[in-house]
Amino acid sequence: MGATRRPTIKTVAARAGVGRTTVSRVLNGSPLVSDEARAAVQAAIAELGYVPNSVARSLVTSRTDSIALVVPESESRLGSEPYFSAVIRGVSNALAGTQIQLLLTLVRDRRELDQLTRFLAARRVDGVLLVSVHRDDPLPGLLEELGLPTVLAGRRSPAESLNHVHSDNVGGARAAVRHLLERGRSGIATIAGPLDMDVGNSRLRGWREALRDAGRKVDESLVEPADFTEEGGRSAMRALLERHPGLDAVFAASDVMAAGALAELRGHGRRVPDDVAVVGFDDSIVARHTDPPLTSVRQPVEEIGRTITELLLREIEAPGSARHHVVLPTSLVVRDST
Amino acid sequence: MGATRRPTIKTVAARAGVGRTTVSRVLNGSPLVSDEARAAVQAAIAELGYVPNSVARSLVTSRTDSIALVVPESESRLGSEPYFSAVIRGVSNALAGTQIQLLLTLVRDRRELDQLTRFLAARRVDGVLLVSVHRDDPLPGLLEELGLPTVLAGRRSPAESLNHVHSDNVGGARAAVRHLLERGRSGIATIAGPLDMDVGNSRLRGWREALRDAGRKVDESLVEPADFTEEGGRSAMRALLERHPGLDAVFAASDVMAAGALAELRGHGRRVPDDVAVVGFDDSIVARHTDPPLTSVRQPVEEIGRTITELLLREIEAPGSARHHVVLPTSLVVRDST
DNA sequence: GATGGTGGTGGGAACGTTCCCATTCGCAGG
DNA sequence: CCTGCGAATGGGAACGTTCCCACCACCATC
Repeated sequence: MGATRRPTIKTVAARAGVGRTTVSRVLNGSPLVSDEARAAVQAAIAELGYVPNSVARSLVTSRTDSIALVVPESESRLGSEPYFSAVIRGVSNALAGTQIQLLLTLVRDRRELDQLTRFLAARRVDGVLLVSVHRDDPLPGLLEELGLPTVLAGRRSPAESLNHVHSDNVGGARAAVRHLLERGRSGIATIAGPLDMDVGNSRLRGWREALRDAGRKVDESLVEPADFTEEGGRSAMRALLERHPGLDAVFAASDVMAAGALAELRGHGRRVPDDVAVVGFDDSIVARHTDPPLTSVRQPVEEIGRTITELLLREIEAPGSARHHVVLPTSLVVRDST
Repeated sequence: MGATRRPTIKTVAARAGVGRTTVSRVLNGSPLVSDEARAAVQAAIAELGYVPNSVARSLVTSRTDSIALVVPESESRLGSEPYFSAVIRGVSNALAGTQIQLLLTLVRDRRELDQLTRFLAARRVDGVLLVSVHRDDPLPGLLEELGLPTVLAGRRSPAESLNHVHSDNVGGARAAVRHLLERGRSGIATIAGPLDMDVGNSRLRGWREALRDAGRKVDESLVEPADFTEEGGRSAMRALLERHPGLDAVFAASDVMAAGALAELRGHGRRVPDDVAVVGFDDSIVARHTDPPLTSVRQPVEEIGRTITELLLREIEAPGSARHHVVLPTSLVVRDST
């Protein structure tokens, strides 16, 4: 009882008593088919349980009907950051109506980068979504060279030449710091993100601008960059406390780093928010469960995922149509840490 | 300056002064090629920047070199549960050495299920990883019917017929409850997972067995199932407190539900762990940041991801080789909630 | 009644591989 | 000197589609 081989378009054509081409036309919804022919073909398809071979189709159309979501990140992050899950959800939502499949590629080291390069050069996807880009990331340049439709979540620098989408990091950070100022805080430090990423720089810039707008002097020794991890947030907090024992507020560029800061503050006997107020960024699940719950800047991560996907689909449909740059709004969610 | 079309195997053959087949042999590492021919081909490949067209290859080999990770889950979960991220990381790790690509498919509703069904029937992947299976999930049966290599993370029931991997849910739950008993607690309730999932049932069974082993009477009104969400954990806790105002311990089948329970307990003025001790399951990032930090059952989620992938690759290589069933160990991480 | 457009149709070629088979060459063995 | 064999090679066919083009029948138009 060997499994009979899958029916092809020829089998269907024979069964329906029409030519190969007519079957193809029915499959692709061409209007140039008589009603009888269409009915016969559809009946044959149903009887045979025919499913088109998309590989064969790809070969001739040179479309793969799939896109890649590339996450060039040391493995530590995908775990700790709800960010990626939310992006994935947004992407998947945007793809739901289409026939397009999502490939997920984690790039952790040089070897995986080379492998991805070959993969992209072979055009095994129609387009690429790139998430969490670093300033000197080789991938965006490569994609530009290959001429593969690409959209970034984030950007290499404010002068980004590729299509990209990001949230209003500067505005969000400003709102956070303004909120701390309104609460009467005067010694406001910041745990910045990695400075080789635009997110890191932009949120830091927001901190600076808010202070400047309020007529405060900007003391650069109140800045301590970290790597978006909890442990990084902890040691940044430690360094800040050493330099400025009298600080009374911290703006952390991510919730996870803020959580690390909270732990460190507790270790030093500082009460939050009484002695030190803390604001995070992301408004992730972590923010709701820290002790005390974190005031945080909400960014619409899922919407970022949806938007980059929509832009990419448009770019695939009409390549080189236009450079798109979308900025999504943030909002401040106030909880008990301020 | 129109982009010159990609070189094919024919171009390479001409350039190297050999036949198509010889190039193919070099590409596939056949030993039946002379050293000179091989060198000439490799030179030509390098000069032309030739990259094999994997779609054409797929057409003839009928292998796609990709597998799908299917997450049949209402969208609320992928976000809140670090579980999925960890699985993905494990899968990606196991795939790192291979040429195999990972497709991520979220199945949220009937329409997406139909779409996936067609996709799988078209054999657009070589195998499928299925995560978070419900008892009456149609997908496992479909996959069995299609004869597509499949491995489950979790199982439909203890009698699962497909290859599957899961952690020792019963043992983990037993350890949690035993720990509560050792702490001198006597009114131990449980917020169970969904009872249409084996994880839910197994963890509940562990709760029952631990009580029985200790010679306690098992009071079924101390059981309240929920849906693995925070809000679900909250209302389950509320129901339990109503029925048993005197309970002094809760075992929740997930950290997220435990976090909901903590919030509800706080609302009722109960102190944790003084009045009520709480244990979670997963040892996710959430457990470390709740107030107080959660005692939790750790399960090796990343390893689950790695293992299901390894099994799947083996199954693809040698179909029907054997039914595999792997159980991975859990361990208890004690923090301040007990 | 020739002309020409138009809706419907089907066969051939092409997409870029791999696999099967036939062919060539050199060399050992009788 | 013929035979046989294995290593190296290349051409044809096949994989299952889509697209181009040719064709036919029909009807409207001049």
